[in-house]
Amino acid sequence: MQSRQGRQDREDFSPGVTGGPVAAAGLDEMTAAKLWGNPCWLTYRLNYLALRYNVPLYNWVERTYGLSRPEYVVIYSLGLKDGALARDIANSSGFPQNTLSRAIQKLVGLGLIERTADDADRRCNVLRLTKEGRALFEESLPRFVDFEHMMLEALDEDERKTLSALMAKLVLASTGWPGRIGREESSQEKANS
Amino acid sequence: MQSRQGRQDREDFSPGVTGGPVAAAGLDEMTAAKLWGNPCWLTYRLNYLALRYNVPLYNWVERTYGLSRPEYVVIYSLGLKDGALARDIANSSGFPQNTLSRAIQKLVGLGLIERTADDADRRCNVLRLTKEGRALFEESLPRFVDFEHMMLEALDEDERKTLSALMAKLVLASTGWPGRIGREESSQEKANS
DNA sequence: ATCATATATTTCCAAATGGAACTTGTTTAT
DNA sequence: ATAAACAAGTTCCATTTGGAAATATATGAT
Repeated sequence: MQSRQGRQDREDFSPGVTGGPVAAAGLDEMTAAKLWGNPCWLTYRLNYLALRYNVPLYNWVERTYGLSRPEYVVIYSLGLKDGALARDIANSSGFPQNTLSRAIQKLVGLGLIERTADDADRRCNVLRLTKEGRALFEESLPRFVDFEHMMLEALDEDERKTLSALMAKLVLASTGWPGRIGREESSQEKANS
Repeated sequence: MQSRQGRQDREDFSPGVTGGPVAAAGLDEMTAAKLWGNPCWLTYRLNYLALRYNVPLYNWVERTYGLSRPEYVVIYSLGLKDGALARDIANSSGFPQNTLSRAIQKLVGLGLIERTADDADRRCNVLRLTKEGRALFEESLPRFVDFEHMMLEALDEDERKTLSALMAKLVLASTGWPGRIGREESSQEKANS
C-alpha cells in the first residue's frame, strides 16, 4: 500500500513519530518536508510553533493597543518582573538594546512605564509599570494564556508535565551553548551583492 | 529554608518542574522569571530555545556566505524540497512573500538557484537549487545538524523520542489554531505615536 | 590618582522590512 | 463568453531595524 502522497525517498529524521503524519492533513508539502523530513526536526518545530503563537498574538496587540512587538515585550517583561533594567529585557527577549531603548522611550511617553535612574549605579535606569501599564498587562495577559492553553489542549496533563520538564532540561543546558559560532572562512566564495 | 534569591510570591506555573532550577545557575533574574514564573511557559521556552539556535547559526551564515536569513531559508527550503514555489517557502517559513521575492532575485543573480515558469500555471515560478546552491546547502547543513545535536545532548534517547512525539502532536493540532485573533476594540485607548 | 577597560543606554544611519497596491494569469459564477 | 474573484509574484515606499559609534558612568590596574 505505497502512498504516492509526496513521501520522500529519504530517511525519517523524526524520532518517535510513526509514519502516520507524513501525509499530514492540512499541511502543504514543503511544511510537511520541514516537519517530518528535516534533520533539524527540533529547531524547525520550535520555530514553527513559536510562529503559530507569535503572529496572531502580536498582531492582536498591535491592532488592540497600537503597540509593536518590542513595545509589548517591555510591558510583558515588567509585568513578570517589575523594576528591571533595559538590559535584562534585552537578554531575556533577544531584542537588541537600541530597539528596546526606543520602545521604552515610547512607553514612557505614553505613560505606561516609568524610568528612574538608579542612584547606586547612575548608568542604570530602573523600569516600572505605571498603574496604566499594569492595567494593560493584566487586560492583555489572558489572551496570551488562553492561546497557550488552546495549544496545549492536544496534550493530556501527563504529557504537558513531560513536555514542560523536557523543555526545562534544554533551557537549563542552554547556558552551555555557544552564542556564536567560530569565524573561519569556508571554501565557498563570500557572495555579497 | 526560604530562599531570598529572587523567588517571587507567585504561583509556580511550570508543570512537572521541581523547585530546583528556580535559582538557576547562569540565568539572570528576568530570564528566570520568564522561564519559571510565566503563565505562558510553553511559548516562552519555544521562543527562547529557538533564539538560542537561530542567532548563532544565521549569524554564522551571514559571516560565512554573506546571505541574510531569508536568503538562506530559501536555500534550506529547496535543499529539503526542490522544485517548490516562493509561496511554499513563505507558508512554511513565515517570511512574507515580498521579502522572499527579493531573496530569490538575489539568489538567482548569484547563481545559487534557478527559476523557471511553470507551463501548467504561468503565474508560478518553480525554484530549484543549482549545483552551486546545493553545494552550499550541503556544506552548511552539518553546522545546523551539529548544533541541534548539541542541544539534544541534554536528553537521552528516550527523552528525545518523547519530545519529538509531543512536539509533533502540537504541530499536527496546529492546523486548528486561528491565524488571527478577533478584532474587537479593547477598553484601553489605542495609543499610537 | 590616573588611565584603560567594561557596562548601560542612546543616537546615527544605511539597509531591511512588510503592508498595500499593482501586474499577470487562472478560476468561478452567471 | 464575460466579469468578478482569486492567486502568484513584484514593486513601492514609509517605517523599522540593528550594527556601530557616541555618551555617560563605573571598575580595575598600575
